[in-house]
Amino acid sequence: MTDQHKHGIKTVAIQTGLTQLIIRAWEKRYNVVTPLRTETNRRLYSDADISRLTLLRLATQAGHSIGRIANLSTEELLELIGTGGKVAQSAAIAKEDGSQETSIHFYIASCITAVKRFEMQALESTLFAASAAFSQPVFLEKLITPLMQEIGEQWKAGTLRIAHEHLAAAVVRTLLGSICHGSDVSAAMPNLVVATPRGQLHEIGALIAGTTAAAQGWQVTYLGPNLPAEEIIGCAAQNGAKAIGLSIVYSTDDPHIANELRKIRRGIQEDVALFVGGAGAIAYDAVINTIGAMRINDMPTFRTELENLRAQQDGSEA
Amino acid sequence: MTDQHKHGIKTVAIQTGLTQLIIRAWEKRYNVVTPLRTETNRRLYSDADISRLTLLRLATQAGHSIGRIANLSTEELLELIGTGGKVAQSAAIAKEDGSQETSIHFYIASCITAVKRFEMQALESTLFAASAAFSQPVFLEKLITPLMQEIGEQWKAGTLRIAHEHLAAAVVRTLLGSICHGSDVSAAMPNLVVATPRGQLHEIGALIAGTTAAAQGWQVTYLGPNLPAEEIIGCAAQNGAKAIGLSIVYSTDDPHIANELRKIRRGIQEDVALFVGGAGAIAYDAVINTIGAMRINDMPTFRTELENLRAQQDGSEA
DNA sequence: TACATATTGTCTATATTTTGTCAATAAAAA
DNA sequence: TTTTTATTGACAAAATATAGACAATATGTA
Repeated sequence: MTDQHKHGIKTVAIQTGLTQLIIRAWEKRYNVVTPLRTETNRRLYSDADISRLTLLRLATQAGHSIGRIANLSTEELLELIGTGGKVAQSAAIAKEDGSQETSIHFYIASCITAVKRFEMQALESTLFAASAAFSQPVFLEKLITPLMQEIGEQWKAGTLRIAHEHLAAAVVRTLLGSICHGSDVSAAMPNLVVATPRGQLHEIGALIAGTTAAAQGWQVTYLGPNLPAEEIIGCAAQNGAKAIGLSIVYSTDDPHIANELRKIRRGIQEDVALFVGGAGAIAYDAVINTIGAMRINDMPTFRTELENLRAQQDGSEA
Repeated sequence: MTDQHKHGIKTVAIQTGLTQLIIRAWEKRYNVVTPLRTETNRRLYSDADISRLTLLRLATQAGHSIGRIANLSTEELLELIGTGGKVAQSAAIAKEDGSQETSIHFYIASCITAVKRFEMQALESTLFAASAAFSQPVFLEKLITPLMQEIGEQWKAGTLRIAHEHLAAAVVRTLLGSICHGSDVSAAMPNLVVATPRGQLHEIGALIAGTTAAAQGWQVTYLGPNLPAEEIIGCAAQNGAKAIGLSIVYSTDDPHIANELRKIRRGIQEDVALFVGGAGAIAYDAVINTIGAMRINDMPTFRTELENLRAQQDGSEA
């Protein structure tokens, strides 16, 4: 069954997600693997070689330079990446153009595979690698958002279960929380309160908003999901918040939500901006317009609005 | 065990939240860390370096200038951050009785203060410092648990609002998620599925359980809060889980919960253990006993049970 | 207060190392 | 023949290291 050495370099390249060029370069320079050769000098890789090369790819994409990790043992590599022995052995990577797009699709596919198998740590390491590989906006908007959307759709389609979605949300939740370093306290940064209205239990959107704002220098007060209007108002008041960000995912036209939005707008100062975003926000467009809040369609818009708001405040203070 | 020095500056920058520029500047000017070098002069940081740099970031962001704190020991940094600058008090008093008790009390007090003021960063820093200062069981059971309890009580008493509780939960959530990395890689570890039954939205207890189990070598599949019975069953089945951990906080004797518990027990294999913990679990004692689940009163018990279960499995396999 | 000094994050410029990629050539396989 | 692989050498982009400088604060002193 297991003819120990049997894979040609083409197969290995596809399975590991590396190019033949890279595989050969790594072998020549760092001896990362030592494949057998046929009588005619063709490389023959073992399964172990493939998994080792995959680990090396994950590690390098996580920010480790190949030269430093090339001679680590497989166990050390596993520890470095943090996977519990299971590797996101995802399908082929069609790296024909080598563009960011393709690469992102590969990451998303890897993540979905890990989610399907309930492999938390594989998901975690893949996402961590991606977060190191891309800029924060790209990571959030081109990877995390589509990933969660895809999972949601596969759930509706019956391909994935709620449990899968929960697992993914938990991992993403942790990652977003930990890459969201705030800035100096001393610096007089404007404050943004982020939450999800009562009844809205999904917090990933809110976290993305919070992370984005924090990256722009805002001081973010993150209150998480499912918060009543009075609480949001109270927090914003005590904090002297300059803006409030709400994320709505479910598009049920729950009248409660509309009421909550109205209540919030009434409860806060005139000059406090109120942003409402998320896939479900569009259902409340009427209310949002009426009360003078602003619906956020995409993250670039959100960033621009935040920027404007801060510039405006800086101006009025100077 | 772990190769002490292995992180490149890029990784360190990501993990500490500092820029490479700052890391190098701090090293050149104040020798905050002294990383090893490769033959070609590249810096190699240890885990201790990363944690020290993170502490320094937290301290500087809290208003301390780097020049003054650069040569503090890690312990001094911990106290500086953890207790909001009341170094003398805390140190003195803690030294008096020599126990952790007093020190922990200070940490909790600092946390509560931060929560009251909606100061996320202060809370985050304090908790991070505490997590570095104490062992994981102590941190979880003597600090996190009492802290969340205290917040809950102050909420009932009207001293704190829901928003405060949510903020604290969000910060704790992130921290617990990020310290919950699995440890041993090579060993084939039993799997524990952790979740919160449908209707239970508080996940901190579940996270504590998951973190504890992970520290004991279990491979934890964390599904988060509010999960229907069928989903938990399905995940456990697909995973070949050896145990399921549920956390119940609300003590409303919701009949749904009892049904969910029964459904789960019926749905999983005979030899899969079912643990039910949390402050609200006691209300369902009758059901738990009937179906042959085990109610967990405290974390030591939980640890012991996990240990037994694993020993038992190892025995049966050998 | 006003001035001088020190601190500190950030930037520039330059050198070196690292690493992915490519071109040319040859050999083997299809 | 055409395609794939191997080898070598080279190149360019990216990452890192170092030194110096600058501007905005912070601090101390007259």
